[in-house]
Amino acid sequence: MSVTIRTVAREAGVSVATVSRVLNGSGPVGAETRAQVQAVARALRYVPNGAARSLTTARTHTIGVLLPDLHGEFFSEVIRGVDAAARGAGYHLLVSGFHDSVADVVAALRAMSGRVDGLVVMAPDLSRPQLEANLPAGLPVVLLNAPGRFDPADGYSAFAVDNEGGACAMVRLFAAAGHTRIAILRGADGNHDAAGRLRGYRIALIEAGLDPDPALEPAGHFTEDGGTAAMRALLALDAPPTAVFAANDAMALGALVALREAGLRVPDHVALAGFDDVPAARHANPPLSSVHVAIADMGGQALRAVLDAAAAPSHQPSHTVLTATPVLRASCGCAP
Amino acid sequence: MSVTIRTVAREAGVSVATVSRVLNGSGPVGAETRAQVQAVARALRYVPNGAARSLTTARTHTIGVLLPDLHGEFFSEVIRGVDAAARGAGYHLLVSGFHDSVADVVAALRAMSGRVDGLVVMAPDLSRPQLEANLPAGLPVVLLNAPGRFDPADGYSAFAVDNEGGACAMVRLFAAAGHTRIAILRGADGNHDAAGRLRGYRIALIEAGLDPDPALEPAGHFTEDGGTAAMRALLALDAPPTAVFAANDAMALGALVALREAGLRVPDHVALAGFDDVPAARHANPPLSSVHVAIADMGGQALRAVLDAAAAPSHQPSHTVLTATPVLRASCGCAP
DNA sequence: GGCCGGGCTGTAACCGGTTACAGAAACCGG
DNA sequence: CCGGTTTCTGTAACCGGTTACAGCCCGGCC
Repeated sequence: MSVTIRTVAREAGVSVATVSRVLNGSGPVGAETRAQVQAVARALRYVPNGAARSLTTARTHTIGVLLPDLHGEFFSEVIRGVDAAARGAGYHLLVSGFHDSVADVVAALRAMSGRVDGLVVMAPDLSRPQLEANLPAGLPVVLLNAPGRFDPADGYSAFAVDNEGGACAMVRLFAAAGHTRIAILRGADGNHDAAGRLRGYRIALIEAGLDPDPALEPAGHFTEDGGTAAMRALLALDAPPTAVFAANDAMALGALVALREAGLRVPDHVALAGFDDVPAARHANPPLSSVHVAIADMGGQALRAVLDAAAAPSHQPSHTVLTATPVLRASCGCAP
Repeated sequence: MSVTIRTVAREAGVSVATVSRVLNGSGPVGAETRAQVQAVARALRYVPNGAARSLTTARTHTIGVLLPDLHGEFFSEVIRGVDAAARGAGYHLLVSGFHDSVADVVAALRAMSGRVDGLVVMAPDLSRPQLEANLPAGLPVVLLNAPGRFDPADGYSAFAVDNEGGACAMVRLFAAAGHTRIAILRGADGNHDAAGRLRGYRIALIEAGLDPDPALEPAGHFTEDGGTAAMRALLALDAPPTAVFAANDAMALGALVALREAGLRVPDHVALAGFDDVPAARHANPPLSSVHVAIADMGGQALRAVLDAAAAPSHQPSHTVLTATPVLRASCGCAP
C-alpha cells in the first residue's frame, strides 16, 4: 500500500539496486537513468523507510536520551546541550522521560534497543544489573549523575556534578562573611544530589568551627512549596538562622516567599543562596545567588562521549566531575 | 556478532517462531519450553531489535516531535505536555530541533520516516508542499502554530494560540486603567506569533480611541537583550510611554533591566506586561503580569490528535485555537 | 577477430524480527 | 481402534531497505 523502493523501481523500469544507488549516490548510474529515477521518486513522494535502512546498515544516526523528566529548567538545559552536540554531528535524539518507577526505565531502555547507536542515561536509581539486563551488549552508554553506583571498570563513561564542592564553596562564603547560624534547606530524601550538597554544607561548617545542628537542616524536597514550608519552620525557631543555603533554586525561591511574608529583608535580615543557577534566579527579587553548574555543557560532553565510544568500541570509559561554582548576586549579602 | 532471536532459538534448541511467541505471549507454548526460552534469553541478555520489529509490525509506538528549538521555557513546556500524553498512551518520543534552515527541517522529517507512527510539527516557515514532499503519504501529522498557512482541507489537524485575542485583552486592561501612551515591544520580524500579538495590540488601541504610533512599536526580537534595548529606546523618547506591553516574557524581563537602570519604578512610573507566562515571570521583581497560554496543554492535545488520527485514518482533521488570558500581577498596576 | 577491461544494471541474499500455514503429537469420545 | 480436535512447534515468506556478485554491452588494443 505505501510506496516502497520496489514501487519506485517498477515505475521507473529499473531494479531496486539502481534506485538505491541513485538515492544514496553509491555506485555508478547512467545520467538519464538517474534523472528518470529521481523524477519517479519525487512524483511518488517516496521517502525511504528509516527502520528498514537502519536494519541493514546497523546505524541509526540517533542517540537515545533517558531522563527522569523532560520538563523543568534543569532537564531542559541537559536536552539543549545534548541536542546542540547531536545536531553538530548529524545525529538525532530519541528522548524519553520516566516517572520514578524502575519498570518505566526498563521499558524505555528496551524500546530504544535497535533504534539508537548509543545512549545517554540519567537514572540515579537504576542499578548496574538492571541496566545491563535490558540493553544489548556493546551498546555505548554514558551515565549522568550516577556517581558512586558505578565505577570505571564497568565500562561506562560517566559525568557528574560536584555537588559537595559547590555547596561547600557557597557555605564557606557565608561563614567568611561572619555568619554563625547557617541553615540548609535539604533536598529530597534519598536523592544523591541532595546528599552531596548536604555533605558539602556540613564540611564547610566544620571547617569554620561551627557545629552542624539538626534544627537548621529542614527538608524542602527540592520543591518551591517545600522551600517555603522549611523556611517558615526556620523562622519559628528561638534563634533563627542569619544565612540560609537552599540545596536548589526552587526551594530558594520558595524561601523568598516565606521571608517576604515575615517582613524580613534579604540579605539584610537573612542571607540566602540556592543551587543550580536556573535562569529564574537572576530575575528573582532580590537576584538570587546560586551555585552555577554548566548543565548544557555536561549534556554536550556526554553526547560526544557516546559518539566517541560508538566510533571506537575499545574506547576507554572516562569519569568526569563537573565543577560547580558560586555566582554571587544580591541575595547572599556577600556579592562584591 | 550481536545476539538475535536466532541465537536464542539455536541456544534453546527451538525455532525462532517459538522464541517470538514466548517473548510476546502470542500463541500457545509448552510450560517447560517457555521457561527454557526465557532462561536462555536472560542469560544471553537478549533484547529484541526495535527497528526490525517495527519493520514487520508497521508500528513503532513512537511519535516524532519537530520543534524549532529544544530549549527555552516555551519549548520545554510543549515537550512536557507532549511527553505526558505520550507516556499515558504508552508511546515514546523522537524529538528533533532545527535551527532555522528549511534544509534542517527536511532532513529531520526524512530521518523520522519509518521510525514514527505520527508527527507533531511546529515549523512556522515550512510550506505545505515542502512538508508533503518529505513525508510518506498517510502519515498522521499535527501542526502547531502554523495558522493561516494551512487549512483544514489539507488534511492536517492544527493547534494555535490566540495571539491576537490575548494581546488585545492585555492592552485593553492598560487602556481601561487610563493609560494613553501604551507601547509594544514587538517580536521577531516575519514571525507569525509576533504579527498576531502586534495586531491584537493595535486593535485594542483603536477600540480605546488611541492612535497606533510607530515610535511606540520598537522591535525586541523576542530576546531579553532586545527587550532591554527597545525599552531604552522608548525611554529616550520625548514623551515615553506609561505602559509597555512586551510581546513575550523574555523581552519584558529585559525591559525591567532598562527600567531599573533608569531608576524608574514598576508599575508606578511605567506599567509592564509580557506574554507567555513563563515560570520566571512569577519570580521577577516586581512579579510580571503576562498572558498565559496553556502550552503544555496544547502539546498534550496535539499528541492525542496524532494518536487519534493514527488509530482512525479517516479521522476528521480539526483546527483548534487555544485561548490566551491575562494573568495579573504587580507589574501592570492593574492587579486586583 | 579475439580478448580484456570498464561502466552500468539486475538478481538475490541478507539484516532481525513476525506470522500464516502446515505438520506432529497427544488426547478425546464413540 | 480410529477420526477429529486441540495443543504445540517448525518452516518459510515477508517487511523495506543495502550490497556482493554476476552479467551484459561496448570500446580499445594487439
